Amino acid sequence: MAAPYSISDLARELDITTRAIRFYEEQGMLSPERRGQERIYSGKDKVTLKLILRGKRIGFSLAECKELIELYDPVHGNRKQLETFMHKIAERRSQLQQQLLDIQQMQLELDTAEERCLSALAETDKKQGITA
Amino acid sequence: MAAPYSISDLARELDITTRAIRFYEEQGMLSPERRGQERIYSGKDKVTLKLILRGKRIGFSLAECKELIELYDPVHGNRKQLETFMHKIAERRSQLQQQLLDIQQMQLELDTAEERCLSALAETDKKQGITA
DNA sequence: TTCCAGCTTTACGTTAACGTAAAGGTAAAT
DNA sequence: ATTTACCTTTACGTTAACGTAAAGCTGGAA
Repeated sequence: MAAPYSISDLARELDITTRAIRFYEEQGMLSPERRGQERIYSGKDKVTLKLILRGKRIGFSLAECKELIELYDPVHGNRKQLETFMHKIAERRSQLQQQLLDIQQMQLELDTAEERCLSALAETDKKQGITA
Repeated sequence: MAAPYSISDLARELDITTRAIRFYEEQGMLSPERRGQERIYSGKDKVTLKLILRGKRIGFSLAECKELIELYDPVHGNRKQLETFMHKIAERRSQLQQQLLDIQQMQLELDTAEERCLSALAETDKKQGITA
């Protein structure tokens, strides 16, 4: 279940490009084994990639994703880092809350805009005849 | 209440730079009056700016914000555009939902990571003596 | 008059996160 | 032997949304 993967295996499975995967390695977030020149990825590497992708979905930069990954490494898990990151997560949460409010507000306005628009179109159809 | 504003009035009030405001104008999202060379902004311009900022908060690009603004202009309000944009909003909503799930998951994991970390630190303190 | 604050235009610089060639090595299949 | 399918490195290109200087007009205060 932790079978080795080629770079394109992972690219396919996680729906990203091989370029992206190599880029994450350049950024020091991955260091896969090598067989000659080829990169060989382990199950752990795959987990790391998933962490990166989830971090991105949440809106973290790659640099922040890197910090996040280091939190999973016991060697780097010190109090300051944990506190710092918990703080970042809290920020994201409140930002998400604001986004939800914004979207709800926008939907209200779009609903009324839709009404105005549709009734105006209906008026137009009436005057010009539906066949036009 | 729709008193005219200078560019730095608006910049101060909305907490953005004058450069940003001019940039939005370059992108065709604003066209303030002029008194000689100076830009004079109306209350409507201010509303437009607020729409831009809200769109950005939600995660729309400036191009999308522009479409959004045009929806408020009756001239451009046709069915296709409305449908298209309602679709984009729906996409954002589901993306937000995913982000919420991601954040919740991440918090669970961070909670356990925090526990591991804190107990490890406690162990270290015990062995080395608190004064070290 | 000189100075200053605030406005203007023009235009090159910046950052993140890859995209996209270019040029070539390797191994299995035909 | 040559094609095909992956893999590699190196390195310049791209996009969005402004930042940041440079150089200059303009109206009122000292």
